[in-house]
Amino acid sequence: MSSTGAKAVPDRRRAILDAAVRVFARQGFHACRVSDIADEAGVAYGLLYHYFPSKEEVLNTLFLERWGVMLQMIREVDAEQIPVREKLGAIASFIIDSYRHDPDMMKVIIVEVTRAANSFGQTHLGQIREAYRMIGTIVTKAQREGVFKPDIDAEFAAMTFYGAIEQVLTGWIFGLLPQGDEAFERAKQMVVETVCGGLEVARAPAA
Amino acid sequence: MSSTGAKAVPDRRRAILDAAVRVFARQGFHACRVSDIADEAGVAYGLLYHYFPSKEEVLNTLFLERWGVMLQMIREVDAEQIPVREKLGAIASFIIDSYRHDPDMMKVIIVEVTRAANSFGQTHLGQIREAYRMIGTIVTKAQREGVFKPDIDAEFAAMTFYGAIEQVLTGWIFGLLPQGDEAFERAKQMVVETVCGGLEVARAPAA
Amino acid sequence: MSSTGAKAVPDRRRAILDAAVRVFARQGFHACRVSDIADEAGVAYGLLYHYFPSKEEVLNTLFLERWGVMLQMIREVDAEQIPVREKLGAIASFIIDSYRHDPDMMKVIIVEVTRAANSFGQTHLGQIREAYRMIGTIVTKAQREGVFKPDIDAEFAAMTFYGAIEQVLTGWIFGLLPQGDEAFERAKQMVVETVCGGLEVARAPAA
Amino acid sequence: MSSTGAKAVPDRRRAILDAAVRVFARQGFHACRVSDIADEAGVAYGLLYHYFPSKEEVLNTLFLERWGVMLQMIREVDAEQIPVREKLGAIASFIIDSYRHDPDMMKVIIVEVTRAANSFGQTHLGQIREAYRMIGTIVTKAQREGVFKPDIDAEFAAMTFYGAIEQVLTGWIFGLLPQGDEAFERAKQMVVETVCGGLEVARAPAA
DNA sequence: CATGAATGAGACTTCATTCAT
DNA sequence: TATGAATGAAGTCTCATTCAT
Repeated sequence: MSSTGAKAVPDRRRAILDAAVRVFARQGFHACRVSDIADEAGVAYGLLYHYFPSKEEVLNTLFLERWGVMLQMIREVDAEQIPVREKLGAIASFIIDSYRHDPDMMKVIIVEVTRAANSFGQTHLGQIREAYRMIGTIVTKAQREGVFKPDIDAEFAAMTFYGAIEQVLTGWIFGLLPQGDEAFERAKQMVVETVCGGLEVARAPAA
Repeated sequence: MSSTGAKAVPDRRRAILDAAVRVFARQGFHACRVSDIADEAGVAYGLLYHYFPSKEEVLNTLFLERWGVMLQMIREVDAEQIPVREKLGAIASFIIDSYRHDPDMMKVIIVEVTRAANSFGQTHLGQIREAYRMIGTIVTKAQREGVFKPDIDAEFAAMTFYGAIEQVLTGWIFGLLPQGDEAFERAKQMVVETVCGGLEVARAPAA
Repeated sequence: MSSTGAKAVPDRRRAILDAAVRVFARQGFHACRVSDIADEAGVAYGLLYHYFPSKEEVLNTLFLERWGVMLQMIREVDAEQIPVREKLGAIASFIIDSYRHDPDMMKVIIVEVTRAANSFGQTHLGQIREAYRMIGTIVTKAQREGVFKPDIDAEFAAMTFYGAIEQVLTGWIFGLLPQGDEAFERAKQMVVETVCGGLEVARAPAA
Repeated sequence: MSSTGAKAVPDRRRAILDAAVRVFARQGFHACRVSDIADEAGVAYGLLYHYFPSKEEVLNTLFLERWGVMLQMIREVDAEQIPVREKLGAIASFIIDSYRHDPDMMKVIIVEVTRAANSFGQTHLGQIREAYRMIGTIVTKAQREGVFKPDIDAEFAAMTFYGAIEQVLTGWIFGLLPQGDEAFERAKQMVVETVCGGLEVARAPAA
């Protein structure tokens, strides 16, 4: 019966999006052909144009879909009444878990969008900026509470924090850093510890 | 007279490389045409093929030229007998000054190479890895000396440090962070302070 | 009730034909899509293929439907016992009234068929030629009767007459000539007066 | 020596234009491929894009080149101090001789431009209108001089005259009217005689 | 009847690269 | 050296038509 809730008809649009993630991750947006995506999805390439106006829009759709979830997550984290370490930890965890769950998707988002200053990065600059802005807000609050040093610009700290995470993901993407469940968990802790506590051993505060 | 030592003949090869930097920075490697580079250099596009076997090789040349200087710089810094903060500070200064001196070149290197996991990033993975490795060595030494915490993986710390810098440059490239001489100097200090000292206010070490 | 004689069910085939006229007129046969016609008709585009084997056949149907009426009209006019001026006047009136009543249809017939020498004009050459032939017959009769000059080829005169009318319609289609009830009536008179009486003021016949 | 005046290098741009005329005439603009034109010209299809930005621009170039000559001719004819019959005769002669000399070119201009209300006809409406306008001016002058009847709108008469000629050309293009040197000469006379003197035998003017 | 998802032939256009001059 | 005409592989996108539902 169709009332079971399971879709009787295959969702080709979803299949195309999922295939696009794999193909973009493997070959890159520019190096792949529309027919590569279609082949990966097991459909005729014309069908892609039934659901999307262009190859670009496939990537835009993927990005917005995923980035929206992250923005929502940051928004919720920011609203919680928890220490700043936990907030930044939650963000790092979300991003790293996103990579663990779907490394191809994160690779595509980072490589093809957030770091592509001349193409999709420009297209989605507003969305990207929003993430930085919200992290900056978290830092600012921590500075007001006296938990974070006031002499480091909040927006700068936000870029540093987010940049550190993205670079770790880049390390995994390039195969330069070890991966695995343990590595992912350690990474969550280390990135927060580094940015919050610093690499240096704790010293007595200036008297 | 040409005997003054100055080159009387224009260095077309150099002109092409310099033009390529500007064009790659403005349009991106994929979006620009060989003729765009030639136009910018004021030469016929066929001439590019006298000096380089392909468009790709122009970018490869630019990257290797510049990246080699940075590797040499890190190598020298690492060899010096100075505190780790100064070493990392010297690296951060070099990169940021490189951006100050030639933002187009740094944009090209970052956007088209070090973050392009599916194209030139793969081509130059060895060179890129070498930079991370050397920074990791600096961290490892600091850990052996008891200056840096031993419980954060050195290679991880290296990625974090370099990632923070690159993200700040990305912020400038995207126009998300303020630029200017003062901003550049502050950035040098802040990135080192953040990664070494942490964002948190200093606390007394665990007794 | 459906027993009233009026069709209770909508005539989809007719709706598609009527929509096609509007769409062909607006966008041209080549520039429009089958789905444009379907949208205009308010049906799914697949339905078009229930009633017509192809997009081309929709235009063929429209043309033959309308052109057949015109041929029949010319045939009847020719059979009447009236002066040649009245015959040509009746033909001009019919064509101009056709335009007045349904300018889109006439635009499609003229632009897409009677003047499309490389596509539908070839397909329907026989039908088109038949119209010229019948007009030519009318001219020939008038020449035999001594009303029309014998030294102008009848088939040539037929082309001239029909061409003049079609050009006037083209003027309306292009927006180059004023339209309106008065303009249409004047056009009927002027085209007949021009072709029959000439543009020159009447002179005494050569003695 | 290259000083003989003969071009040593083949003019590929011209070859492409000439080939395009033949291909457009044979297959129609829409039905032909860019590669058909290139094949006809004996060049690689990429070369077409070296000289023209698009297939459309090839047709635009052909039209403007030829139509400009015609406008210039009409302009000169209009300026002469000769009877209106001679003026219209000169115009008819020019157009018919153009067809005799290069029937493909005239076919393209008529079929693809001056009668293509939904495509190139719109693009070049201004140019087309200019021709009608100048002919209309000639008619107006003849009316002022008392040679042409004042009760037929000049712009209307212009459309009729030009339409008659174009229809005769269309007859040749469709193969509906006989061609040949004699036919062309007769056509020149007949079209002027028809439009100026009318098809009817001359009668005494109304007393 | 009616729908619109699915197909894929086909066309335009781009542009890196070659090479005759 | 220097030029830019010439080449053609390659890729995106369109859209008429089919057909399962």
